[in-house]
This record gives sequence, C-alpha cells and structure tokens, in this order.
Amino acid sequence: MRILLVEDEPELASALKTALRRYDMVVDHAASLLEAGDFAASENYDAILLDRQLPDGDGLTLVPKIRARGNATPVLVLTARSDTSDKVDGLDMGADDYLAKPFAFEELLARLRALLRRPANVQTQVIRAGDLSFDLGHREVMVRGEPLTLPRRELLVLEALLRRTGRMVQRSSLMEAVFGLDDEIQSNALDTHVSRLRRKLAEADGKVEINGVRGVGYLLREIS
Amino acid sequence: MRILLVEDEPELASALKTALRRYDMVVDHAASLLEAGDFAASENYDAILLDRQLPDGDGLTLVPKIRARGNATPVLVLTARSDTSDKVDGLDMGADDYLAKPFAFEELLARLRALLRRPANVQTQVIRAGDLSFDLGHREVMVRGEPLTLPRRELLVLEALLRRTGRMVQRSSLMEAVFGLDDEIQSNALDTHVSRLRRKLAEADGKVEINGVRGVGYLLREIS
DNA sequence: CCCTCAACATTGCAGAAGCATTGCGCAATA
DNA sequence: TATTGCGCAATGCTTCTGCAATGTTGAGGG
Repeated sequence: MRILLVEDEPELASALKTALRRYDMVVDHAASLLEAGDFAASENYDAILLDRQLPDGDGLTLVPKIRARGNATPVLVLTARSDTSDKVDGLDMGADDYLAKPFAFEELLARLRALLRRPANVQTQVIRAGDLSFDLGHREVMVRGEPLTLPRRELLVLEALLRRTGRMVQRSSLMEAVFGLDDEIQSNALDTHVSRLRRKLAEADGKVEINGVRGVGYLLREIS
Repeated sequence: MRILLVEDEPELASALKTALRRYDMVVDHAASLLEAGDFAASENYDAILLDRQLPDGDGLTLVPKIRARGNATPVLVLTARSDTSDKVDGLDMGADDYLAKPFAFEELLARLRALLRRPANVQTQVIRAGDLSFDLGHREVMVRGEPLTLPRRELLVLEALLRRTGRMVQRSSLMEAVFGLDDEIQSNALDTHVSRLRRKLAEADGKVEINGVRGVGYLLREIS
C-alpha cells in the first residue's frame, strides 16, 4: 500500500512515516502543497493523508485539483481545527474522511484502513474473442480462466488483430504495431511471430484463427 | 473489559482503579515497568493505560517490548509533559494514543473507549491462495496454521501479487507497490526480492508459485 | 490445365536481452 | 553491538527473436 503523506511539520511527519511503515505501508512525504501536487500527479497512491495547514496554502485546495485530473485516490484530511464547519468543507471539496488533531494513531489507522478497503482495482479495457480475453491494461491474456503467457512481440500481434477482430489488418499497419519505428526489420520476422502465435492459439483456444490474405495482411476470426 | 493500569503514584492509581471499576472494567495494577512487563506477558488485556514516569524507567519502553512479542493491545500513554515531542515519541514507539496530565477523567474514558472500539471495527481482510493466508490488517502470513514471517519488502511483493492471484501484475506496478520515491532503485532489487520470496514459498507452502513473464511482470498462481 | 513465380508458412539456429540466483557490504533495527 | 534486511553487482541460465533456409500455397499466364 502506497501512501502520500502531506504534512509540513517535520517531527510529526517523520513519526507518522515510521508508524505507518510499521504497518508495511510505503510512504512518500510532501512538505508543501506544491510538492504534493507534483507527487500526486506523477505517482499512483492508494491513499493521501493531507494536512490542511501548509506553508503555501490550505491543503484542502489540493483535492479539487487532483479530482479534476480524474484522480480518485481516497483522501483523509488532518486538521487542527475541529469544528464541524471544517468537516463540511472537507467533504464538499471531495475529501473522503476527516480527522481532527490531536488524534490517536489507532484511529488514523482505522480510518485509513477503511479507505483502503474499498477496491482500488482499476478496471482496464478487456477485449474478447472466442474463449480468450485480452486485458489491455495488464497485458494479460486469459483462455477460459487460465492465463496464457505470451512473449512481448506475439502479444503485440495479438493485440493489433484483436482490436479489429473479423476485419482486415494491413500488413504495414501490423508492422508498425509490433515493431515501432526503432526496429529496422528486414526479414519475415512478422510472419514468424504470426506463425508462432497461431500454434499457441490453436493449442490453447481453438475457437479463433488467424487468416492470412495474400498481398494485404491478416485478420483474426472466430470459428463457428 | 480488562485493563492493565501502569502507574507508580499510589493515590492516582487507586483513584483510577476505582473510577474505571465503576464502568465495569476489570483493572490490574502494575506499579513498575518490570511488573507491567510480567502482567502484559501473562494476561490478555483489552487495553493498557501506561504512565511514562516509572521508578525503573520510561514507561514507553514497554511498548516495543510487547509489540515484539506480537501483542497488539492498544496502549494509551499518560504523561506529565505535554509538548508535542512526547506525542511523536509515542508514535515512534508504537503507542496508540496519548493523554497529558492532568486530565479530566471524562477524557480518559472517551479515549479509552475509542481504543476499545477497535476490535469491532477491524474486520481484517484475509486473502488466501494455496495453503497460505495473508491477513492484510495484522500483516500476518500463515501457512497451514504456522506463521511465516517475511521481511517488509518481500511481504509487500507477496501482498501485491496476492491481491491479483492468478492474474498478471505488471513490473512497474509491482515497483510502485514495493518502493517509494525515496528509494532510488537502480538495480534488480525487485528480482532479488521475488527470488527470495519464491524460495520461502516453495519451502513453506509448495502450492503456490510465482511465474515471471518476460517483458511484462509476474503472476502468482496456485498449482494443482 | 499446368507451370511459374511470388507471397506466405514453418522450423532450426545463434545472438541478445531479460530474468534468476547468490554473495557481499552497508545500513537500519533491536 | 549483534542481527537482520536490503540494495547492488556478477554470474549463469532461460527465453525471446530476428534471420535465413526450406516447404507450401495460390494466382495468373502460357
């Protein structure tokens, strides 16, 4: 579990960091709004612990900013003030929970766990054909629930074909998808990969096949 | 509710004891660090009320000692000093909450209740695969009833893989789960941890294995 | 109708890239 | 300070992958 801790007071920050580490959390520490914004933008966190009082402004203003970028990371706000209007502010701005200082670490941990419990499993796009499914985000192919591990190049061939299941994919377009611009391929490497992929698909699935069309390219087809 | 009260000052101790009794709490009283250690080791308490100033040392030193034995009993620290560094110390040592003397008994009771509320709250999530189970909340791995203790980094690897048992976890995503920003990793450290974890899993369980997929990442699967 | 040639298919191979494992020294931890 | 964890680098190994050699297919022309 990866946590972004935004807290300017060095001692508290370091204490929290060690305490969280004891629960096997990976903690990045930002001491200012600016820093926090950068971190949140460039890394993926499972939760953000956010102090309101920061040298360069109210921590709460960070929340709408990252939400606007489509970042749904749960945010737990820490604040010294404890009146209820604060709490309302926080929730209005898109924070997920709120904790008044001074707090018991036990409580912080409990609330943090509650936030982390909700599945952070990002849904990624999955393409299906025959009995196989390709999870584009996780680069994973499954056949009837069993993982089918393929080498990188074959994976790329399969992806390009699957994206246009049942339709032609031009040879040139496949080349580009499989070998970027970097690789200068001057052989039948593509044919090779297609061939190897064919064999594996036949063994594992049997419900899809790759047809070659002379002079044009390839297409992947479900067999009925 | 069973409470261990660690307090050397006789008057305060006895007053607290009586007061807590009124709320149906069973209170054991230890007047020194030594005594407290014995009590904590031999009995199961729902919470520990711990004074820092004890005749034979700083009460706080008790906390890491009992934690090392795997005892997670919530600890509420009482102290005469009220500056924040105290609180920070407490966090570092693994205490759960902190109360400055003099305090209102009402507040003590409120904080104590907050700590005691925990067991109900913590419905810790357990992931299973093969013969092993991972208690996410208690950071505990068990194999056929036997605890398996793993170093932090290996535990993080295992957790990340276990959260997606049977499915692919990209290398980059594993890196994020295991290393923070501070750790500038420029070696095969991840591979190292995976390797060590593999060996331990093979020895202890034998029913799960970690497959590496070149160019993509790793996946943990149960073997039948 | 068959021959020819070009395009595609398949397979073995060798170089390379990526991964696995292990020992070591430093650092954090107890 | 004794111990454990950790990152790092060296080493060996597996797998990938581009290539070429050889086999196969199919379309068009004779």
